[in-house]
Amino acid sequence: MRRITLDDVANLAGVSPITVSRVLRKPHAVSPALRLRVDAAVKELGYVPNIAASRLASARTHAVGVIVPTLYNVIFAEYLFALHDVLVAAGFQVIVVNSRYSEVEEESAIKALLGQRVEAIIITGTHHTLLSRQLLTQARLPVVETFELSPDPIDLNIGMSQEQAGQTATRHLIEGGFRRIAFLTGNLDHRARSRFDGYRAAMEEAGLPDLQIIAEKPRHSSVALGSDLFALTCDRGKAPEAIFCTDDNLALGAMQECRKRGIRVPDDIAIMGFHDLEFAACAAPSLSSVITRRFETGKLAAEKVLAALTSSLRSKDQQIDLGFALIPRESTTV
Amino acid sequence: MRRITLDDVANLAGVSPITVSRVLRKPHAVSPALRLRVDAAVKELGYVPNIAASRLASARTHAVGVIVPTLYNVIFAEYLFALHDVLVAAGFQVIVVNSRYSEVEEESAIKALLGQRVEAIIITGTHHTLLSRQLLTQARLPVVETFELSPDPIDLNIGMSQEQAGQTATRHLIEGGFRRIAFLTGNLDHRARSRFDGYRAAMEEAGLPDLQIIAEKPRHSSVALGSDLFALTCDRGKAPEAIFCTDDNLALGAMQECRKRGIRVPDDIAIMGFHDLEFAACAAPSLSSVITRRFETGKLAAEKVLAALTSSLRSKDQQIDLGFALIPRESTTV
DNA sequence: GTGAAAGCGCTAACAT
DNA sequence: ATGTTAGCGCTTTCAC
Repeated sequence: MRRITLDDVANLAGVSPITVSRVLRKPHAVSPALRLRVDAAVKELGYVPNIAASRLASARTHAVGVIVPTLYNVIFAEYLFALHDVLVAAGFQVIVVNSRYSEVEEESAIKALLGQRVEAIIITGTHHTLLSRQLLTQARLPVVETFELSPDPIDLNIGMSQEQAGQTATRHLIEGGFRRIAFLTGNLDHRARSRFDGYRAAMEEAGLPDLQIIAEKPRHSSVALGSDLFALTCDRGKAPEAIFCTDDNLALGAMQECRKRGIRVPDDIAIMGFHDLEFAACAAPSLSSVITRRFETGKLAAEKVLAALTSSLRSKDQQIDLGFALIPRESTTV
Repeated sequence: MRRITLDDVANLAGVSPITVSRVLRKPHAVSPALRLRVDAAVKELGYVPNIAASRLASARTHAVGVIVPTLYNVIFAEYLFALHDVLVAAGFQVIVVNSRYSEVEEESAIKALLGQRVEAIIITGTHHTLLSRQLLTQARLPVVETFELSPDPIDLNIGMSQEQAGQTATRHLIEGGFRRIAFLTGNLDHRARSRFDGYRAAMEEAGLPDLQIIAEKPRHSSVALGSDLFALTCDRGKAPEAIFCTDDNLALGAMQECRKRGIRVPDDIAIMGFHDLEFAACAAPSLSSVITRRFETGKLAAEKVLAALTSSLRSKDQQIDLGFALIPRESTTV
């Protein structure tokens, strides 16, 4: 049973193939009479256009590639949600590829997307392999790097200073009078590392010791990991007075471990999260955190891509700092 | 600046286009000498094959379509993760489309995927519009419906009885001696509705009253929603002795609201979750829940698709019940 | 092992 | 407003 093609529809409707094509893409360029005949034929045959053929013939794919490290992390799910909304509404397909936090897989992801002839690429982070950068540059298409600020953007760049955010969060704890402040993290991707740098900078400027707690085996951030890491710290001796977690999940895990051990938050220990996930505000005690603007990042990235794709004038090398906001809540209130 | 094509590579390497094509797809069918020349030319020109052309010419897309309601829900992120792993390793592209819990959007999603000429479709749930079913049937490709069991599967079906799971969870509470048991839910998608049916069946068989608490405006399950719904219940008068939440997120929210109000869990109220999200075990008190096998669902669905795509013998109408498991923890222990 | 010819199913460009 | 022609960039025959 052969697949139905445009020609089949044209034959049934008694028109030329191009007319069918027009009815499907720009119905108003066709007279109502023919349009009706064609629509009827399409329906009768259950015709579904072959997108590959359309892409090949028109040299347009109406597809945008998006690379994220993972879908596990809600942050990226929210970001994608916003991206998706804007791009799909504008008639674009969003092709999502995971890099699994690996620069090598990111490289393959870029190749795969270029093979698909996507019209733009939105990529998480600003650190890529040399070849990745080269591929993205040579492809001559709009590229948006997100979630971080690059000293040397490939093209567009929408993000925030992860380092400043880390520093701000740490300073908040220092100002709270805490001195033994630990930094908790699982997977140290480039963004977590920047926050860590910010933490260290803040500690150093206050003349305080660096108390890092980094999962030995990189594990993706989770509540369970937070519990584990915190338990480990406690068992290792002198507990910190405060902890700054790279992620609210870790913070929640640490909080639960505290409860188990009868350690009071914030009386015995202050806990600071990151990203302001939706449960942070309603945790008990409520969790201090740092708001990051994932939705806006996704929305803006998508809009910039659309703008670049629509108008021919490329407003190159734009960098947008979306900032962040510290939200002090009960978990760090003395 | 024209895009590099296979012909360009062939010219540079001094071979025919078909040889380049072979080097890329079945390198062992080409002599080492030519292979090296071609590889060099590919690298020198930075050639990236046009997948649309390849798909059109070969009538194979090596793409599998997956429809999920949303990416917000970790359940689907985990499921996709497993799916992805299997399919990508086998050389397939995974095209993910969201239906946003709408049967109408699901229909468009199916059309979009068929337009892409995906070789199989893996779809969440067993309830679809009439046209959706028709499209899926007529397309004559492997279809896997997941997460539920269908009385009349389109093709393959891998899932579990949501209703039995709901009934089992409710019985567990009833056996704990609770009588005023409420059912908490936000968005009532088909699976949540089935769990609800199970809840009602259990309550009815025990001769107990139905105490449902359903969000007025459908909202996706979240910790905040759990807090809100539970607060609402408390303010409305006589509090239930136990609650069964469609989702661990709701359960966690309810638990936090309890803490805020000084209601002890499980002494004053028992709380039962669903899905056994990763924080359930480490919550304080630990949260009773029902394990659902998202990873296995994804993995198996992908494997079945591969099998159907590889061997020509279609093992039609298979249905696999992956079951579920009740995990009693502190939150329901009297 | 390598190549020549033909065509996949559409659309752009140019008629009419 | 509609049709004709040519071709997008690959791969599938089928020769050699």
